[in-house]
Order: sequence, then C-alpha cells, then structure tokens
Amino acid sequence: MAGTKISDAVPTPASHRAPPSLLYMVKQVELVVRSRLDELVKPSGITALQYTALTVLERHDGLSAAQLARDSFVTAQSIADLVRSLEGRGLIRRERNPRNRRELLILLTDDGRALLEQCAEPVRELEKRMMRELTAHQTEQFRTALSKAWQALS
Amino acid sequence: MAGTKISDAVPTPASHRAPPSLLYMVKQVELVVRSRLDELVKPSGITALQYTALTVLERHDGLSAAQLARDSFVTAQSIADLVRSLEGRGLIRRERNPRNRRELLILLTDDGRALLEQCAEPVRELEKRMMRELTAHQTEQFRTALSKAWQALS
DNA sequence: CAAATTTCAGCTTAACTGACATCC
DNA sequence: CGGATGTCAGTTTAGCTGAAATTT
Repeated sequence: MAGTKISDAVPTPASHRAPPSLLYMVKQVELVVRSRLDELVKPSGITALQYTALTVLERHDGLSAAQLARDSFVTAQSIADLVRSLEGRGLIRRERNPRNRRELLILLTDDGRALLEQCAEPVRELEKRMMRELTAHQTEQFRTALSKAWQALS
Repeated sequence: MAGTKISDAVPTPASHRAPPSLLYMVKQVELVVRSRLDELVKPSGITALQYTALTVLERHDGLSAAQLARDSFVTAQSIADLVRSLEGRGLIRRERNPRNRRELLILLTDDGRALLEQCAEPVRELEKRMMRELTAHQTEQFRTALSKAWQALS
C-alpha cells in the first residue's frame, strides 16, 4: 500500500469526541506533505519519492543500494527499481567501490545536483508554509520532537 | 507506492552536513509509526490501514463511503475496496441512509468495536513509547504543531 | 438534465518473495 | 563455505481512470 489515510475534519477543537491520536495525526501531516511535494517536483519530471531519494544522496553521496535499502525499511529489490529509474534519467550514476568489485556506489551527477538546486527554494517555501503558524522556537521544538519520536520507535 | 522512504541515520547532530528537512523527518516518523502499528494490529488480522479506517469510524460513525473518500485524499473507488474488505470480516455494516435511497452509511458492528477495544491499550502504549523522551507539556505542543501544520497545508 | 453516490472493470505503481550469480 | 551485494522474474497491494446505474 502506498500510504493513504483515512482523514478527519480539523481535529475537533471543541467537540465531545475523542481527539485523533498522535499516531493518526502524524499520518495526516505526512499525507498532505507528500501531496504538496508531488505537485512541487512534478515540473521537474520526478515523483516525491524520487526527489526524497536524491536529497538523501545529497547528504550521503556514495551509498550502496544495499545500504540505502537497509536504512529505508525497504528491500534491495525495491530500491533497485528506483535507482534504475534515476540512473536512466541521468540524475545519478553508479560506479564500483574502488575497495572491492562488489559494491556499486550511487553518486549524484551534475544534472542531479542541478535538479536539487532547482527544487531547493520551492521546497524551503513549502516547509515555511507548513510552519507559518509557529514561532522559530516552536519550529525547533517540533524538529526535536520528531527526532526523538523517530529514535524512540527505531 | 506506499509511502516508503529513504532514511537517514540519526539526524546528524554535530556534522557538517545539512540537517534533514522537516518534510523529510515527518516522512520518517510516519514510516516507523506505520511499521510498528502494523506489527501491533497484525494479530487481530487487519492491516494498519484498516485499523486506521476503523478508528475514523469510531469518531465519525455513519459516514458514507464518498464522505470518507473525500476526507482522505482518496477516490471513492479506492475506499470501496477497503470498505468491502472490512464488511467481509464483519467489522462494519452498511445501511441505507433513511433520508435517501442513494447513500450507504458505514457503521461499526459490535465485532468492530470489540476489535478496537482490544487494540486500544497496545496502541496507547505505542504512542506513549513514541513520546517517552518528551514531557506532557512538550507532547501537547507536538500535538498542536501537527494540527497547525496540517491546517496550513490543507 | 445536472450533480452525487455507488459499483464494475481494467490499469499502474511500488512494494514484495524467490532464485541466482558474483565477490570477499 | 558463509555472508553480503546486485539483478532477474513473477506476484501482490493499493492506489488510479473510465464507464455505467441509480437517486435527488
């Protein structure tokens, strides 16, 4: 399944109903983020998923597909499709790890970096929009909370 | 695709790399939440997606499939499969809206309520575990931030 | 007739499992 | 040989579009 969720109206501010759980609210936010991100990167000819993979490589250039898969709760086969697609578009290239003849390291190409550059500003604006009702301090606390939540469940 | 994501190590506390974006972190947290929730509800014979749909009905009993779909960023056809599956398991039933002969209202059955009851405590514990590094106050701020983020992008 | 709801049929995507070759 | 990596082939799931029947 592709992460679709059954949504709510606005989280029932003054109702007698139980509020939606935090687990549910995380899902809702992720759903709308992916939707907006998809619209945003579509002009570049890629999906939100592919864009996300590129941003991971931006931070960790030279990963192997197996490493990428392990860190993603995904099988190597699933990653392989995505990697092949990005390679076909010339956004990444792969080359043998000079230390052995087994691993294929995944590297961003200049085109890949250019695409990231092109998307960077709109993505920053999307993030800014998401946090527009929060102060800078509250935004940092939100980041901390996400980080701790992720660690607690990983 | 079903919302799979390319993950990171712990958000690079003292590195020279740019930190992962908030958009990305939301995705990561949702991914691990779904994974844990799936393990948790699997003994009951349902998926995390089906469980989530049941909790929506718990708060909004008597929705039509079309309403459910609209609130979920999903087409009526997609919801139909899920609804049929839950009906086949006897967790929900459908009946005509007495006010017209067109809508089929979706209602929880006693079995459906029993299943929700059975899952409620483990789910609460999962949520508690997710927030274990945060104070009650910080948890409430996290909830507020999620709510505002959702509204800002919807 | 137009709009809303439901349903049927087929398609696509992105995950999966299993099998296999290669390399260290 | 055992463990890790990468790839090929087929399957499954969960979305989608299109089309049609029914009701308001």
